Amino acid sequence: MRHTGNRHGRSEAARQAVLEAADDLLTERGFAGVTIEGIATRAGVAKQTIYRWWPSKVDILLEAFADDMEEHLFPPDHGNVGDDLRAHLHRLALFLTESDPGEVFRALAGQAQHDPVLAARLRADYLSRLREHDRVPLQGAVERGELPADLDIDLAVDQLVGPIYYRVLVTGDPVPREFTDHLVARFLHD
Amino acid sequence: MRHTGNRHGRSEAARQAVLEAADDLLTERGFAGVTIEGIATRAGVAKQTIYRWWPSKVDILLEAFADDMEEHLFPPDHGNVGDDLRAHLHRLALFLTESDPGEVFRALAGQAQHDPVLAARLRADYLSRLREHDRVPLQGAVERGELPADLDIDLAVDQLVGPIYYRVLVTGDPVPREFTDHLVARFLHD
Amino acid sequence: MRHTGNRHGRSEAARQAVLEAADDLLTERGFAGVTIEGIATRAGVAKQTIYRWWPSKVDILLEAFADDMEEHLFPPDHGNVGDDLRAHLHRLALFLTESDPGEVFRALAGQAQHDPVLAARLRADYLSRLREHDRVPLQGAVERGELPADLDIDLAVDQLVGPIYYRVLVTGDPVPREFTDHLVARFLHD
Amino acid sequence: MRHTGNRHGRSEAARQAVLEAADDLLTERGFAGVTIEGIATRAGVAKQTIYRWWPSKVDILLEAFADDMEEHLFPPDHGNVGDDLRAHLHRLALFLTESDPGEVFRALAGQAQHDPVLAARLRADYLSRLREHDRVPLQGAVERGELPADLDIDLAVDQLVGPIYYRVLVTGDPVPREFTDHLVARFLHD
DNA sequence: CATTAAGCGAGACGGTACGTCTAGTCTTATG
DNA sequence: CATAAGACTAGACGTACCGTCTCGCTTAATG
Repeated sequence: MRHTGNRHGRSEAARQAVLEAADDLLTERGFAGVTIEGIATRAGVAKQTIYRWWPSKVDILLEAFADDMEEHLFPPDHGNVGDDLRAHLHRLALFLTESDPGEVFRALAGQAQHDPVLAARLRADYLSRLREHDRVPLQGAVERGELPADLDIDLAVDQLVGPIYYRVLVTGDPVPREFTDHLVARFLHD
Repeated sequence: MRHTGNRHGRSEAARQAVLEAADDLLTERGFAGVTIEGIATRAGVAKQTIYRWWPSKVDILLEAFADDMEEHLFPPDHGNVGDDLRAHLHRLALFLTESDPGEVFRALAGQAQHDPVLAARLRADYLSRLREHDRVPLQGAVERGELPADLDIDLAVDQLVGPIYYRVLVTGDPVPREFTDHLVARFLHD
Repeated sequence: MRHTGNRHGRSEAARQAVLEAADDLLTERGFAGVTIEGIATRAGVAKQTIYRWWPSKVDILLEAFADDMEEHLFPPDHGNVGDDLRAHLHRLALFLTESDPGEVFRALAGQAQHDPVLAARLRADYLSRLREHDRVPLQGAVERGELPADLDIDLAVDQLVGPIYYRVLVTGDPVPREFTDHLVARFLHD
Repeated sequence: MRHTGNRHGRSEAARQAVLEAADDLLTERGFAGVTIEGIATRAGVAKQTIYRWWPSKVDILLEAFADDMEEHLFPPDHGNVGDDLRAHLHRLALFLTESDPGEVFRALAGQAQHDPVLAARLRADYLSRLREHDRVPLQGAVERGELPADLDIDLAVDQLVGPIYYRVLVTGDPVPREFTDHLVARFLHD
């Protein structure tokens, strides 16, 4: 199909303004305070521009999350399995509890309980990438012979990160380094 | 203050109708489909009656959850620690994934990510009771000498139930008996 | 409409397409259904092209009306005053009630009630020409001595055509030949 | 159907505020400036309240017109036919050109050119009553023997009021007493 | 046994946000 | 340099719920 129309196309400035406004509103007023109307006003953008590019407010948050998440996708370390896991779990905990995208993630994870379509997208597009990173230290350890070759890595990931997400999303308890270190210690046979 | 008015007081019929309507709407249309207006219409109740007794729709769901949860607060078994834990985790998984109150719980847990006040109430009034039950098998095992006396039971609970909640709330993976059995095996072996 | 680029000034094809589209939309969907967006789409023309040449949708309709009106500006007859007036009023009635430009005129006259600027333009550019034609049979009759030399022709025109416009724009009654003939009879008898 | 709800029902204060706001906006900003949003804001009323009671903005104007029109429905005089007709046409001219409801009428008559349903309502509910009043002086004159018994009164009304509406709605010329007096004079055989 | 005040169903109210539509402006590549 | 394409800000549309309020009915303990 020929495209003879306006080639400068979508305004990157508007896109950025919308994502930032959504982020700010989430921080300042919580998920219910994130409204299309509010985003439009704060971003100095017309509602129609938002509806042109995003089907709903969660799509805006997803995109904001995607943009930010990249920076927090810490590369794997290259020490021994214990150091790798301890570092990884600690950074995961910090990501979930302290970072900006962590806040967005918690909001999206909450909304996903009400919205199966969002849940599916969140898993397919984002959680799968987080989980790949969770697997890296274990994969490396298996390859280096530090862990048995028949280790069920997915199961091990559930065991290691499950308690962290549980504290973050359910009990609301803090996730200090002692906690993540302890998880690693237990995992590696005390 | 003298009370000379209608002493038969609150209508239990209206209360039940509201709770059931909220439950039904949650199942049929999801959390966003649970509206005060919708509950009132379906329950054949005036909005004012709802606002008289419940501050918000989550309070209605909390009350519905409280009523139902009781029946699922399975008493602890009295076998050995392995059987107890396996039975307990399996029933917890069933509760979260299959039961009616489990559905309500997931919705409330989701909403709690957006609403710190709800989060606090949920933890104080409901999660704490669930956790008490989670502690029972471990407590018994310690008392029977099956587990060391210096076991940090709270930490152990996080390790055991964390991965279950993680699958339920985050990955959406099923939680089969093999999974919970494996968690117990790892916990007891280490 | 296939037209890309042009060094030869304004595109007559685009002009025609716009005028026809406006006319069609007016007939099919009424005045409210005539939108710049709709005209652009139907004419296969860019909105900008419309805005470049016409300040508003009523200007488009005015231009369409002007093009069509010419054909209906019936030349005066040359019989006696009675025949002239009967023929003229009948053709005026047909023009207003049956013709395409008559439909556009009614829409513009309606809009003029909301828009004083349009009202002024309509009167200055179009109604004045219609009225000139209304005067012709009377002028001729005066010159031929059929009507008194001191006749106030403008007043006479108001009397003769006023009831016709009244039926067309206000009561919605039909304007049959009997009606216009009667008007002439009353006018000439008095 | 039993009505067991709130019997105080509709708020007369809100109704009045809406009608006045609509009237004011029409005067200040013209027909296009009359928006539901604007009426709601100026009247201090919720949009939903407007939509509950009126299907559209023209219905609001119709109701405002109906309320006001009553006061201008001048009772017939009881002099001779000449005095009656002169007084009647003069007051009709004043009503159409100077009064508040006259302004609303002109706007509605304009809109009726775009909206056949409104046109039908306007004729059935309002114009018919105006026309009844137009007939009164003629009817009286016929009964008193001042005019022939076989007079076609409807035709006579068209002749008498048509030129007035024509000036008001089409040419925009003023309608002074001389004009209406002249119409009567011509009608009564000079 | 009549009084009387609380609970109730009904529903109007002032609001906020929704998602859609059109207006009118601006920018770009094409021919 | 006029054009087709189309993104942009602006703002009204009509709808859905929110949470508050007022009304008249029903009910049962009090006086």
